[in-house]
Amino acid sequence: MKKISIKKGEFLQKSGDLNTKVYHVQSGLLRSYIIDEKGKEHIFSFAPENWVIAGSLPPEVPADLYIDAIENSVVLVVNKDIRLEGKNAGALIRRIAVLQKRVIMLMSDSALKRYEHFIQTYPDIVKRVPQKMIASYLGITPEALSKVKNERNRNH
Amino acid sequence: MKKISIKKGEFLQKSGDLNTKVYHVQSGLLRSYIIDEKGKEHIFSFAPENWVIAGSLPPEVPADLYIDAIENSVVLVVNKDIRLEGKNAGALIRRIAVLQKRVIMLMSDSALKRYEHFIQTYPDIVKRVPQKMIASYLGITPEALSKVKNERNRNH
DNA sequence: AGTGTGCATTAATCTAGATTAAGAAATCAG
DNA sequence: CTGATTTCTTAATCTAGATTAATGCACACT
Repeated sequence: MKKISIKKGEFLQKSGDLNTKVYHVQSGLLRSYIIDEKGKEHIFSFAPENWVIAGSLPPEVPADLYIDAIENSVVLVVNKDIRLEGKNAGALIRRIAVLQKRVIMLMSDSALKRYEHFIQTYPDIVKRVPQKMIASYLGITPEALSKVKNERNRNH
Repeated sequence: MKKISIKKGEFLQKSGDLNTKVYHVQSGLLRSYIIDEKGKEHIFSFAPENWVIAGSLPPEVPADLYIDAIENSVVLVVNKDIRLEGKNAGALIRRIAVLQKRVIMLMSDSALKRYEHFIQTYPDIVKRVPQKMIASYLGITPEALSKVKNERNRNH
C-alpha cells in the first residue's frame, strides 16, 4: 500500500478521473466536492485523520468528485478490493447510515438545525476549516451561515 | 427466510422499532420515510419489485424510518447478515453511490432538475405513485411539484 | 344515487435563503 | 514587513419554494 504526502491545496483526484482509489487519511485533512455548472463548489465530505475518502465507488466509473487537501496531509492508498471484506463492510454500513441522515436533514431541517448538528457531530472539523467550507457542506452560502451564527449567538 | 404478504397501507416497521430487518420486495411497492417534528412525511426511498428496503442498518440501533406498503406486496425477510457477504457488498456500494448522488442533487439542483432526474431514473415508479409522494421524495410540497410540472409542459 | 375523504391543481401571500455589493479582518506571497 | 488576495460579515434586494386557502375530481362507502 502506497503512502502519499500531499500539500495543502493539491489534488488527489479530479472529477472525470478513471480508476479512482480509496484513501485512508493518516494525518491532515482532505475534502471531496463537486463543482456544479455555475462553477459553485459543494463539499460532499471532509476526511480528517483515520477517515477514509473515496471518489466514485465503483472504481471503473469516472469520478464525480474532486478530492484535495485542506491541510498538508499523508494518506495511504487503499487496495480497492479491501472495501468488500469483513470489517470493512461495517464501515460501508456506517457510511450508509451517515448518508441517510444527511439526506433526511437536507430534506427536512433548516440551515440552523443542520449547522447545530454539524458542530456537535464534527466539533474538531469546525475549528480547522474556513466558514465558507462549512457553508458549502451544509448546502448554504457563507452569507447565510453568517446570519445563522448570529441568530444562534443572540439566543445564546 | 420468511415470506410476508402485506396489504396497501400496512406497516412493516415503525420509527423506533428495534431489531429491524432487511426486506427484499418480490412484488408490489413499498416506501420508507420519516415523520418530522411538524408531522410532515419525508420519503426516503421507494422499493418496487426486486429492490431491497431496510430500516436502520445496523439492526441493533432503533429504526428511524417507517416502512409501509403503497401497493399490496410480498416481501422476503432477509437474514441480516447476508448484507455483509460477497455479492451483497456490491449492492451496498451501489446504494452508497445512489445516496451520494441524492445528497449532491439536494445541495445543488433545483426542484425542476431533481424532478427531471427522478422521472428518467424511475419512470415506472412515477406511474405507480401519487404526486404528493413524488413531491415528498424530491423534498418539495405537492403544490411546488404542480408548478414545476406546469413549467415543464410550457417549455414542452 | 348521494356524500364523504383524500388527491391534484391554481392562486395569493409569505419567508428562508440566494444574490449582489461593499467594507473589515485575516492570510499569504514576496 | 507590506501590499495583495482571500475570507468573513453586514446589509439591501430578490426569488424559489412554503404556506394557506379554495376549487374540482375521483374514488370509496353505506
